[in-house]
Amino acid sequence: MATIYQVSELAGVSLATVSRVMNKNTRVSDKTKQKVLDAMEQLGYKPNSIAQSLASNCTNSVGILVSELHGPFFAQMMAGIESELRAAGKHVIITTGHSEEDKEQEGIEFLISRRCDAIILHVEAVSDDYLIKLSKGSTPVYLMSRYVEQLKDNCISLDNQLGGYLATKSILNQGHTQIAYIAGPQFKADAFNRLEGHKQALVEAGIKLDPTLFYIGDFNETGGSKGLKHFIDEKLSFTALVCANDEMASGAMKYAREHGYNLPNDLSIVGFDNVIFANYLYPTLTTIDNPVGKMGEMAAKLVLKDVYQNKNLVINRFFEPTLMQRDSSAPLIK
Amino acid sequence: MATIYQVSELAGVSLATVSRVMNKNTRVSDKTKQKVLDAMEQLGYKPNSIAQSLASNCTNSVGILVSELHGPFFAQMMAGIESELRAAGKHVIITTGHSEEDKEQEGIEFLISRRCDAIILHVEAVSDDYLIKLSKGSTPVYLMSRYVEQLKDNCISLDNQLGGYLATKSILNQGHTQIAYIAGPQFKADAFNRLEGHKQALVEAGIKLDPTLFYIGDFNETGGSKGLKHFIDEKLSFTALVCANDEMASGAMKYAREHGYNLPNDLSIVGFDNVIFANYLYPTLTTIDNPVGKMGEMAAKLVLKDVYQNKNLVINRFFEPTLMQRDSSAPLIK
DNA sequence: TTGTAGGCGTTATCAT
DNA sequence: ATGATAACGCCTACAA
Repeated sequence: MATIYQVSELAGVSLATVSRVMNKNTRVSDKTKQKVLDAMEQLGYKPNSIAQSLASNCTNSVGILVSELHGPFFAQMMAGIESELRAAGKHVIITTGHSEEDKEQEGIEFLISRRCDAIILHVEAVSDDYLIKLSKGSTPVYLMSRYVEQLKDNCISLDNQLGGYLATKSILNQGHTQIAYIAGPQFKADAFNRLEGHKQALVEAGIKLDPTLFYIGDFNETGGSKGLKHFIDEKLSFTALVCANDEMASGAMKYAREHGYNLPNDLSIVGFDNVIFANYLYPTLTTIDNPVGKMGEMAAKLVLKDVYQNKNLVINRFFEPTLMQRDSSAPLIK
Repeated sequence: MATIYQVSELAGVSLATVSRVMNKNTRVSDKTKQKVLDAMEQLGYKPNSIAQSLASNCTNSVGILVSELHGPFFAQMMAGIESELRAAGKHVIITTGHSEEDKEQEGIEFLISRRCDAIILHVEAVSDDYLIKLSKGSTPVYLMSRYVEQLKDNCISLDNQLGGYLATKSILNQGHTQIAYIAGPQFKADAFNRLEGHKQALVEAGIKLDPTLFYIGDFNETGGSKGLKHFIDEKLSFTALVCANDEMASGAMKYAREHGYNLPNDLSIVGFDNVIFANYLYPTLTTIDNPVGKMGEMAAKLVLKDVYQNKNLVINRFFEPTLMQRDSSAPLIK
């Protein structure tokens, strides 16, 4: 691998001059510039980004921590972040936290030790205090789908309460009044706020939240099937089921069908997130669109603006979910 | 950020000694070792991995190029690679190629310029010759789901032909003889070999490949729906449909259902890959399990063994797919 | 076992 | 506009 020094020799200029033509900021005479360019070409010179990083104290890399690499939700998010960053010549270092506190912390330290210029986190287990302390360090921290008041300028978040509200509201609008709800783990802010929205819609409609028609799932498919099983086993009466995410909705749909339910006539089901497979389900799943891809792009833009001085980028830190009415929910048949 | 120099000062030893306690290979007396450890602790010292990389000419990072970040197929693969590598203290730099030749090449150069210790590629558009030339460079290259004879030691691949064979064979075993096939883009080796397997099964059963019951799709959902539409519009007679991947199978299932087909009685459908949502479809999709996650882990192990001298790892470069018989295919009803 | 010193390939600050 | 030269933080012969 050719070095900058060899280029300078072949071009008959100093090493500093070569560096200058690479970092286009300072002026170099056209003649010498051409000599340098030719020399680079001839040697097939590629700058060593590691050395550049060490000297400039800038790695051009941003760390990303997600809960899981598989899973449609994170995939969309990463795709958004990567494409935006890549276009700006930055690269991403991706690691996982598995929604466990120690693994999340370990992942974060890992990214920091790698000297990322910034880190974008989708963390669930770690505490607000930890994040606040973390953000006082020298590596800028950005949060996806998590809102921490003291860090609000660095948060890209979704109005989960609005989403929860829209989901239940859509069911209420279809005439349902006996509505079961399968929530996500309540330590996750997303899950908590979605439930808040559910409650809000019920209150607004003058309906009491029936504590028996409430189940806390695990955000996985099994959570949905177990939840529905629970409601059925208890012989409860309900015509609609709202789930705090699509995976659980899918599990519930499957369980319902296996137990002779005709969907959506016997039971209306609504999910949340609009992950890719929501549209593959049968019937296609009515859900709340969570624009994670767009949010990922925005997080990347925010980093580009804050950390890489890309001034004229317009930032929107707050996204609103929308209802995707499909076939898994339908007006109540009396 | 504390440097190794500050640690050495506080510990009252030389800088080299500090370096030694970090790189546990050379012996240091317990007493001085403890002094150093204490000093590190006190200063909250974290080695600068960039400087380490420059000095040691090892970045502890491996580059990964996939076609897409979203998409269940790649997600599984990356999850496998990342978990294995992460456990060994290496990290992954991920980028995308979008199945386009220039983007794939650009991605590869990008990873190399980052001085990755190795790169793991899932490329589709780039030529074998390019890969062969690439592998002569200083960065070790590993290929996922692509077999290039000259690079065979660095390939982790699936027996796609066997998979294609198993898919069609399963349908034949169920008594079907009029079998439509929706292939993937034939420039992709996976797609080509799956088709070969299909042909092989037909030949073995003494059935001629009916060229009218053949359609080339795009590996996306629309490819499946378009393919089935084509067969139906042409008023062709067939009782089973084999698709070269699950996305297309899903599209075909959807189209079939929308057009009054009762699945699987009116039409048996088989996919390929066993991506996550295959089990979410209705009816659940009979498909060929493609162990991408395991293959990702294996690719990581191969890198660990070759590049990072992790001697005692057992490598298996060749994976065999298996049939996942589910509900979308059933014995032919006469 | 420990210390000294040169080198890794750049960037950046001085001069000139 | 260009050229020396000192960082950047660490590794690693080579010496002691």
